[in-house]
Amino acid sequence: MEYDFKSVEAKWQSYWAATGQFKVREDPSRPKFYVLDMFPYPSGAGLHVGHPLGYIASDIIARYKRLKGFNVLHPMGFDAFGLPAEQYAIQTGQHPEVTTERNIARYREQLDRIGFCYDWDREVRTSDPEFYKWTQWAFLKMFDSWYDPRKDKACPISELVSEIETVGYDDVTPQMWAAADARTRSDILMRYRIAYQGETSVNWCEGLGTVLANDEVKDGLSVRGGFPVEQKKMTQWQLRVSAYADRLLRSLDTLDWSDSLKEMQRNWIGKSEGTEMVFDTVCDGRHKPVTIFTTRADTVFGVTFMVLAPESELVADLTSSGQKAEVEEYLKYVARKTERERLAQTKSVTGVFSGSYGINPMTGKEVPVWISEYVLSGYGTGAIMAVPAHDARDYAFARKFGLPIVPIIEGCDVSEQSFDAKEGVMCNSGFLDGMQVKDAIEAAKDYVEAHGIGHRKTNFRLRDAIFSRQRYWGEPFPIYYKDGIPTPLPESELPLRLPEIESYKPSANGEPPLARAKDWTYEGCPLETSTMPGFAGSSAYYLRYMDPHNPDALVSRAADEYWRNVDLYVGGTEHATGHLIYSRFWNKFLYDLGYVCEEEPFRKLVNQGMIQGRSNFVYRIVGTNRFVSAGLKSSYETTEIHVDIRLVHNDRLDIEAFRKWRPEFADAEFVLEDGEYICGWAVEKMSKSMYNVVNPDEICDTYGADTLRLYEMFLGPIEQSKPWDTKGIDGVSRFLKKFWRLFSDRDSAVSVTDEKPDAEELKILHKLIAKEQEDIENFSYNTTISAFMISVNELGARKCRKKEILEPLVVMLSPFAPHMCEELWHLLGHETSVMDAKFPEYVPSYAAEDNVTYPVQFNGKMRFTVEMPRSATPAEVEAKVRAMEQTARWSAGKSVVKVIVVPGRIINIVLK
RNA sequence: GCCUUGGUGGUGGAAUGGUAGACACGAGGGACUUAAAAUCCCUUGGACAGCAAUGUCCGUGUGAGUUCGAGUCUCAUCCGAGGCACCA
Repeated sequence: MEYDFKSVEAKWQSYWAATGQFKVREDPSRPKFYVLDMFPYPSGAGLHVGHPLGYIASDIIARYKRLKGFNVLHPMGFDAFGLPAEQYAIQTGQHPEVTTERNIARYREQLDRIGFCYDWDREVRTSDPEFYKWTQWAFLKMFDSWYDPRKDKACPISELVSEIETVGYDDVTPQMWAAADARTRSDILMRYRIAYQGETSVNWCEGLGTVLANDEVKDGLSVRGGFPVEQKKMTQWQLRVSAYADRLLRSLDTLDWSDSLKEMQRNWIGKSEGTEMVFDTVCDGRHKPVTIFTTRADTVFGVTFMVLAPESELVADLTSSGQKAEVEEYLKYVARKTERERLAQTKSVTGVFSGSYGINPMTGKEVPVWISEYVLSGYGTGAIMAVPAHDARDYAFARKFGLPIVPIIEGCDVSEQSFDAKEGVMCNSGFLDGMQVKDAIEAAKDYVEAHGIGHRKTNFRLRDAIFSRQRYWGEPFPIYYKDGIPTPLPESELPLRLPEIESYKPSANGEPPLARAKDWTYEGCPLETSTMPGFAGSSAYYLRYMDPHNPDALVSRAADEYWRNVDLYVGGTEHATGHLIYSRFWNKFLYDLGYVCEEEPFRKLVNQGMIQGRSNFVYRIVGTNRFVSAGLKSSYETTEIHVDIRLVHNDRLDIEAFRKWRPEFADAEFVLEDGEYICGWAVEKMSKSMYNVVNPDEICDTYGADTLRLYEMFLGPIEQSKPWDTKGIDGVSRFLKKFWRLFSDRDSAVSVTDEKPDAEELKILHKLIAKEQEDIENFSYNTTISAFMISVNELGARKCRKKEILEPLVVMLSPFAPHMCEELWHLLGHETSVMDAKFPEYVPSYAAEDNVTYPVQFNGKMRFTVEMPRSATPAEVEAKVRAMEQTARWSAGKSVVKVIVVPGRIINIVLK
């Protein structure tokens, strides 16, 4: 009987749902395995075939681990707050919640068709008040904590307060504190809180009407929407992620993530160890110390000028009256530029002389102080010492403004470009002369510290995360303003629900949409009107899955101690510097406060590649309605037009369907090749506008969910990006049919025998067990599927119908093709689900080769191997080795004196 | 510019330092069929020799090196992908 995937898939999907097959609960008697997908943002377009790639991979692992006896947590949910729903709301007035609900329902339907074994009872949605209660709760905890550098962890802010009250902390004395009013005290503590409010230069996106985090901006444009972004000073809620920079960096080493991803995070954190040095400056006769940061303290004798960032507070103090007008002109010019323009012009050098002079602390020489946008206010101290001979940026600046260039490394040529390498012998550098650069760096640091000029300092590129968004569709802050002072809501008031408003636009005076809400107050005081950003809800969702319905805690201690952290996390690299940093930060914070027992959230991470679309084109001859086949288009002047890939099969256009596609093509004419119209193609992002989106439902309709699953895995390594191309899908579809036919003949669905398998059949089975076990651990599914294909062909050729061989095959294939295997499992007479079966035990001796591989040594050193039948006698092996032609060739000029065949299966050849 | 990757047939891709190209697609040929679909079988990196079984040589971006042996290790170089980019 032929396999009827439609009825079988529907049957088992409803069976799984009805019997609660996928429900999971804590079970201390079994080892746990937590496998997680990055939950999707439910967009209006629905799923395309690229989305399930990672989901299928993790589903296979989940099912495999379950067969191996693990208690598997494999949940799914939705990252439901986000911009598209809100923008749709602004256009249509439709509440984002309604749109989101609808999109989720659609996603759910599509996911269910593929047969994932998610425990939907554990579903989370970030926009659900019962979920975002815990996002708000974590925020309150962060507001109520500070980072104690001596303990190197977050601690309750009350500890800081009592320290200030008794002995003082930093520059805050007990006397100051005692004298301070509520406002001042609040301001002081804001400098330490993990979640704090502060003025900072932010990425302001006018097009979206909101600020954005660094990872939400790319090339000066917003990642969502592609609107230009500019720098603006604003007071915003922020998370002190920078306090965790060093820990985030250090514990990367403990994670089983890809090197490239770890490297991305390392670069993003950007640790650099250098020196802070104080330069005295003189401006119109007034002295002011200026601290600079450098990683090249050794080059201090080559300093010929200093540069301040235009946004630096020092600019005002260091501008001489004579240069005032010019400096102001320059500051205006810089402020006008958007981030994008600034990026586009990185090669152009701009700047202005401030009129003041700095004094080199080593040489006592005076150097001019300049102002230039190439120095960033947010990094280091916003001021640098410039060494044009040994820094490319300083060099370009010096050349442009005619400043002196003084080399301090022997023999380097700085006539064309700077010499940036950290190598060579120092010169023109006083006490450093004659040293190697590497030694000189240390010597200079020691000198600086010994003479009180400065001290060693480590800087990080990682900035605090801007946490406010001037949007509606996000978590409200549990903060109100009592006498203008930001005050946390009591925990008992959580969740603070998003209020209903009439319009989702910003209010007329530019305030966020929440300012429109009626009674947006707490005890008569106004509530915060910003909402939290997208990454807030996704930062701890993996913890909520462990205990999703707990009303009293984000996660109970018991559930947390059982599930601990995610054993395997599958998702795209696009989250490398966003979600994956924030989550690690968030988790470490909760760890510091003792709410979770693991310091890192995701033990192993696998990045699935993207599936791109494969677009097809037709070529219209300019000014006509004639279309020319791709191979002939060079002889005409043509316009390239995207054509819906559904009208194209193997790059051949279905001309009739094309004519019906759009009215303007109804009477189109064609210039054909060999009677066919061949379309051009290109690999592009999957998108509606390019008519190249493939919907998984379509594949499920024509081939079935099992084929879709198998095919996506067969496409190649999961980590690789590749275009979607259905060319090979018939192959896996055929394989499934063959697999089915192993069990079924013309008349009956299943006919297997109880005959005992022979050695050859056992070998086929056990080789496959070994292969699957090894491959699944390495995420090498495509080769597992190949191995299945070979085994099925071999068994088919032998007409093997033996239950003892075929039944384990069903279990082994079930992670890949769950529907078919469930059906077969039941037809084989089992009452329970195939998911409750045990993965077959591997017996090495069954799989052993008939041939033995002998390592061959020359004079004791391992050289090569010889294969011989297991039954071969030592004499036969020796004869074989002697007879091997290559041996003679390798030992040209030498002769084989003796061949020793050791019983331990090692061959040693003695040469002379 | 810096960091991380990768480069293998017509295509997707296999290969613990040990027979390169598994498996699949596509293509060509054949069987079954009134026919089609489905299914099955054979050929399929290149060149050369042979009636043939088969054999020989060349082949993993390029050039060196280590090794008895390199797609795999080392160095250089070219090209592609991703990330970072005035971070001092």
